[in-house]
Amino acid sequence: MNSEKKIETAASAGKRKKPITAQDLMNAAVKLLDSHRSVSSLSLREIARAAGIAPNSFYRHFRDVDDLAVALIDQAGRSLRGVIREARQRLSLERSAIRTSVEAFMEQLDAEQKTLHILLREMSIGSPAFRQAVDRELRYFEDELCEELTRMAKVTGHATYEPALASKAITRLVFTMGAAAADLPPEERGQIIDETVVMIKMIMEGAQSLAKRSAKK
Amino acid sequence: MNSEKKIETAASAGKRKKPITAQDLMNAAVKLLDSHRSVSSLSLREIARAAGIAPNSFYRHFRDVDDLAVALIDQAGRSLRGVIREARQRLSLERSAIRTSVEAFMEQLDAEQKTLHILLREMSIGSPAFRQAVDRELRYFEDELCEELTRMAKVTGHATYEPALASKAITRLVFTMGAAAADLPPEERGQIIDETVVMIKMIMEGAQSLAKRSAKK
DNA sequence: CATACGTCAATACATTTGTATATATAACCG
DNA sequence: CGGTTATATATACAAATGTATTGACGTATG
Repeated sequence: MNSEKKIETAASAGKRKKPITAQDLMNAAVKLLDSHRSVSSLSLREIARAAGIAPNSFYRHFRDVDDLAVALIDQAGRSLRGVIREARQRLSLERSAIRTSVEAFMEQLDAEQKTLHILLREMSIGSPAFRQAVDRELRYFEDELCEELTRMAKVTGHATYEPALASKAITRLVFTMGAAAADLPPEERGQIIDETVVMIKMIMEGAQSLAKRSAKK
Repeated sequence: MNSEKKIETAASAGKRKKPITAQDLMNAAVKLLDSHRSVSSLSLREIARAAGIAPNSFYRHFRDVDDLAVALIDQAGRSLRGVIREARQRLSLERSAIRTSVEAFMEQLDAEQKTLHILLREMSIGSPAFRQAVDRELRYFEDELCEELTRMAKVTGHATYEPALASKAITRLVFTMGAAAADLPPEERGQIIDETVVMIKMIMEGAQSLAKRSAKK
């Protein structure tokens, strides 16, 4: 009548000295994610197993798997904002602003691999808290971009039609393309970058053109 | 020692006359999807329960839950192509082509509700077969749009810079915005439509402007 | 030193899951 | 009629899951 005999002895053997941190658990969870699994499809036990702790110890760090997921999103968001800031600095130094920014984004996608993938892939799925967290990060991105656009307008004299909307369009596009690039062999990512750059140029060119037109009228 | 006593007696009682169709199962699955559940998170038993059949009967119709999911995507795609065709007809009659098309898209989103949501939400998740199916539908959309763009170019004289890329940008944007609209109260969708329309105009304006510029050079 | 606390493992249990096996019933065809 | 085939069911079981309970062990605090 009893189940669960004596299996499930943790990653045992190795005498655990250091207490496991929440970050350890998050890393373990990330390692379990391949291109066709969502965070919320991971089971508590699975994550605990990967982290080498007993299932119940999970509760010491997170209330839920969803709770952990939100923490992951926050982390991804922080890394993302780092990308933006870096891209921004390059922006003021070099001329080909768009390309270098997109490249920075995709590079980070490569480096921080999974963490950022999560944000990209799970934008649309998961618990409300989850989605909310992603949305927050997206808006950060948009706002910074918008600010940058209006700043550039003053410098170059090219006004932008509806900077907030243009920013939103660009942001969504970059993220969508990023998500597409995320599960593509690295050698094909160059093309995605090229495409994205052209798309952004279209939007900016269009926004500036519309600005002139509506100013003339 | 036995488990599973006598529960799980189907939706029993009602004497089943008609055999259950694959479509019935698909509908049952769709009914189970709310805004924060992915198709692949549904269990076989759950779907069977909702359809009122025994768990094993599921196998008569689909090999997998994923198999069913692909069927759902196909269905959503077919409905989507209907939207495009309809939008296309309006396109030749009215002037505000973009707006009416976007409205048609969002309308269909409202009508066929869940089915289309699935396609929108699960673009990025699920088994490879799943994703492939979505990609196929997306490409249909892109191709038709691209065709339409070049056709319009000849009529209006406004050439488009890289019609394929512009189509891709517009498609991704419409889908992304559609996904955002999908889990929003209906009264806020009008704004999403407005935003999407402006975004598309930016892209088209930009693509045309770039076309002129590269022609001049 | 004692005692409380934070961190973890072990055991247990009720549920749920996917699927194997066997069976019943209707329809169809010779 | 008898036999085959498609459809659906019931029963069963091993595996996995979330969580409750209990206690071990170290560290810090009184």
